[in-house]
Amino acid sequence: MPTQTFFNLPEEKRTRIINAALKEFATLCFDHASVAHIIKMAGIPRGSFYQYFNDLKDLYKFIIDLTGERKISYLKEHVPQFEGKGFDFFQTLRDLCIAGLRFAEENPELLAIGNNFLKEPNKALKDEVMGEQLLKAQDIYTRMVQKGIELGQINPQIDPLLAGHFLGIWSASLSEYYIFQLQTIAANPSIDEISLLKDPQSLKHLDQMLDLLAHGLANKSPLGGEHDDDPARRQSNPKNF
Amino acid sequence: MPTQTFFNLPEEKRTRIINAALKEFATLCFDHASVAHIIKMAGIPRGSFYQYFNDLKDLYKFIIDLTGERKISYLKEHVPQFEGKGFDFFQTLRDLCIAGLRFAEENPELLAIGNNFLKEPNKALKDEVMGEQLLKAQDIYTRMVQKGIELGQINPQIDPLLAGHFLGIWSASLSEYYIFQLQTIAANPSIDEISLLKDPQSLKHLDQMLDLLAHGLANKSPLGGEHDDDPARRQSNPKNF
Amino acid sequence: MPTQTFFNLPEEKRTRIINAALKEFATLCFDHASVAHIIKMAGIPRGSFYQYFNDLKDLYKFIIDLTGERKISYLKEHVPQFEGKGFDFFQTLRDLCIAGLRFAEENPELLAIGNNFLKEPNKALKDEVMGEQLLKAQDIYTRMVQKGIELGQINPQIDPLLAGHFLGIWSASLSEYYIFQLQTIAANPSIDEISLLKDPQSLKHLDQMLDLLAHGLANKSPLGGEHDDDPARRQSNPKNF
Amino acid sequence: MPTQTFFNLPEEKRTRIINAALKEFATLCFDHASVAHIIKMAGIPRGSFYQYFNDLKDLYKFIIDLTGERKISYLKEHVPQFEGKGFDFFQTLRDLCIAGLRFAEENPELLAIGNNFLKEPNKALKDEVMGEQLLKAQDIYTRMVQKGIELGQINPQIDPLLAGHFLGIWSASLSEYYIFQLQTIAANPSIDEISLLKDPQSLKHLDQMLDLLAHGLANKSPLGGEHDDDPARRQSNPKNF
DNA sequence: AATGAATGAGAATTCATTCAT
DNA sequence: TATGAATGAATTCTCATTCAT
Repeated sequence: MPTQTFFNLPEEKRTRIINAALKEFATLCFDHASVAHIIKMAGIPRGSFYQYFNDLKDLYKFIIDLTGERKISYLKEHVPQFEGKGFDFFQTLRDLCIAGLRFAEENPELLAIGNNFLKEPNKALKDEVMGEQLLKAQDIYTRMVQKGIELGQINPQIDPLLAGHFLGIWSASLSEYYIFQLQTIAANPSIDEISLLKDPQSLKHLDQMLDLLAHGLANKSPLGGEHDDDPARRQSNPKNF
Repeated sequence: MPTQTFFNLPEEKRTRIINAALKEFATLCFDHASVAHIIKMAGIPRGSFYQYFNDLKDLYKFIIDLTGERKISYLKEHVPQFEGKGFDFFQTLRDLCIAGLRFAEENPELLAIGNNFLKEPNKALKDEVMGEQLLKAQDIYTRMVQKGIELGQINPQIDPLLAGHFLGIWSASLSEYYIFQLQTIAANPSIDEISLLKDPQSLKHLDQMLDLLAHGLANKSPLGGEHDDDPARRQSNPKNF
Repeated sequence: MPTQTFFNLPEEKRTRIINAALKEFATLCFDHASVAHIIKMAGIPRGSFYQYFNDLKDLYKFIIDLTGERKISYLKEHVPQFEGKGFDFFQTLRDLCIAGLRFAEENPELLAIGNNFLKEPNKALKDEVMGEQLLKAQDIYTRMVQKGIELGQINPQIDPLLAGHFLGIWSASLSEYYIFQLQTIAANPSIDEISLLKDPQSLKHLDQMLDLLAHGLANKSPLGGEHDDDPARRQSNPKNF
Repeated sequence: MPTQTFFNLPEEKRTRIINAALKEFATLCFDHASVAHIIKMAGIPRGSFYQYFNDLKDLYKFIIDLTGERKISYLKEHVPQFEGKGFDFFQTLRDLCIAGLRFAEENPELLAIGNNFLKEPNKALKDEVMGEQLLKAQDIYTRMVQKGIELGQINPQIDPLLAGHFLGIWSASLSEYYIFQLQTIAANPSIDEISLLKDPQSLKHLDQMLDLLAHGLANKSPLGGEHDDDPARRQSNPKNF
């Protein structure tokens, strides 16, 4: 945690430091972030940095927490049925995705930071930072699936844990797609400030992904003849091993 | 590319260097790999390194290519219908996963390298290295989906590009899950040399993931009343926008 | 010297600062002691420190003086014949040693501080601090020797100054031995609170050292044939020069 | 240990580095020595230092070993009876002292380094460095005392370990006394290059110290009435406890 | 071609002391 | 007088790359 000194700072200065850190961690992963950059951007002396934070990791943890909190509170605000009644699994998921997308558009740096964090190769660091975050995305998905099953919206044969895992992958894939789009837009000066949310293509992509999630890849049309994917039967084919 | 000098080296020495590099990049991501480590492991003088490679990136690209080639040729060898006739999408995908898993078990270093590469945060580097790989996993998946649609095995409504993208991440995540299992096993001395392939639990997990992929999450039972997830209708709820 | 501000401080606060300083200098030598530690332990703000003391050296000198004074007054209290009549050199020395030992046991921090000071490598600092101590141990020894000679207890041939020097070394050796014992005890949790004073081994060691001091190393038994150590004669051996 | 690279260096450069280090460690204790100083004195780049030594401690250990070796070999050369026959305890001790003194005069830096090392407050460091030195001064003294007892030159009642410990401190103190003299001379430009060894006053001081060591302080003359210092009897006086 | 020493910019971190409130 | 934030010089150590032999 930052020191009390940091929290005693005048708002303007504290904001300057936080913004510098956000920029740094959005651009570079933890191991490439540098104190030198940050103090330069924030316009504070070297010594001050260490009066505010034990080290770079201290600041990093603070920033990751901040990022998580901001996203959670954004989602809670924009997806009210998230924890309430009248829950509809796919509608909620769609709302979550759209809110997430909007959040990403409004806070591209936070998105980038979250993404860098997910890719963080240093497991120890990741765990240390994660350990202090109470709620992980996957857990939320698992709980959503359970609720969906209870309400008869999700196939009750499905293991909620497994489905939570699957959903985690699914949404990571989604956000990677949007990051890519955003970067393409950002890199292209001719497109200026076009919101992905106003782009029907984006929503179409989202709905296709939702459809994929709901009904799978397999063709149900009787004409094609649905594939038999009973796992037990598959194992009977030994020629591949 | 490595210099001609490198390829002129006696096989034994070249292998020593390659193995050292494999070990280094399996352990550390590109930015943490160090020339110092590699030359020490390979037992070659510092100057020689720069006579074989322009710099570390040069070697990295070479190693990534090598890794990709080895995996591709492994898959081609072990999943014959991959490019042949009698194609069955889900069977092929399952075979690919299992072959990938076996490859990972047999070449844990190559797996780790591939995984580190996927997580590489330096986009410029990633693109540069990627650019030189002719065939990306995602492209293969896209083509598989196209074939599946042609043969009536995959829902023709689905955009092959979108599905290919999703499958790429889905399978990477799957292999990450197995790496984690492998590491857990490796860390536990009481379990010795048990192959994941012989563990029915592992295959069950794989088959469940394939099932989700094929049929989705939604409950089809008429009792529960299938959720109406027509995308067009969803958009009718304006309160979130 | 500390500022008047310091002496005006409420007793409780002044004590807190002194105790923090005692702890710091008992643990670390002057060059490793840090203002940061001390203000943290004492719970005073950084700025206050510099309002009480010019710098760390100022505090250090104060603490060293304090240490010396406390020891002197302890000895005066517990070794009454120290300055009085009925003086017996060896008995007094023994009493001094035992009182010193007891003082050390009762004030391990002061002992450690004194010891750190003796080892202080910065000569300039040492002299500066020493210069302000009125009475050095060696002077006391010299005066004791003079008295011993007057009373026929010490060999009158001996130069009191030289003997004082010798006694200084002798007692340093003794105290080093006891510090070592104390540290051994402190490091060994199974021995708890056993006083060195109650350990007959310790007293035996002291008495052997006193014997060494009184009679020297040389063997007086006629059988061994006492060594001729007349200095004048030694110089006649030129081969070493 | 320094790296092979260091030993491969041209003699001239290696000597420059060693001399710079000798100067540094003679002037400052380990914790105040600085790589910056040393590389400046030696005229080598920062990076080179770390190609020769792991860190400052590595160099320090090397220098301490060097110092010890040089002194030991000097003493072996100049005090032949040190390990040979015809051993005479006090004569040998005197020769050792004089040789040590001469060594100190010829190598004031080595003397200062040894002295700084003896005062080193960091016990862990001291042990680590010491651990690699085979023969400690104190052990030598203990063995000398044992020999002296065997040959009837030393009072057999004396515990050799105790006496060895005492002799270690005694001789260190002696050399410290002479360092002080040397420094006084060095600081006084009017006295130029007068060897302490040619100063009869110095030898007189040494011989007096040896005399005290051999015969103790006590007055043996029957007139004075020798003090009764039987330890058992001393304890009968309870008033001090 | 092989070798391995030379280089110096750049990273993090510490700390005594000053100064504005 | 009390306070605690500001400061920046000084420290160690790393490492990719070059260059002379």
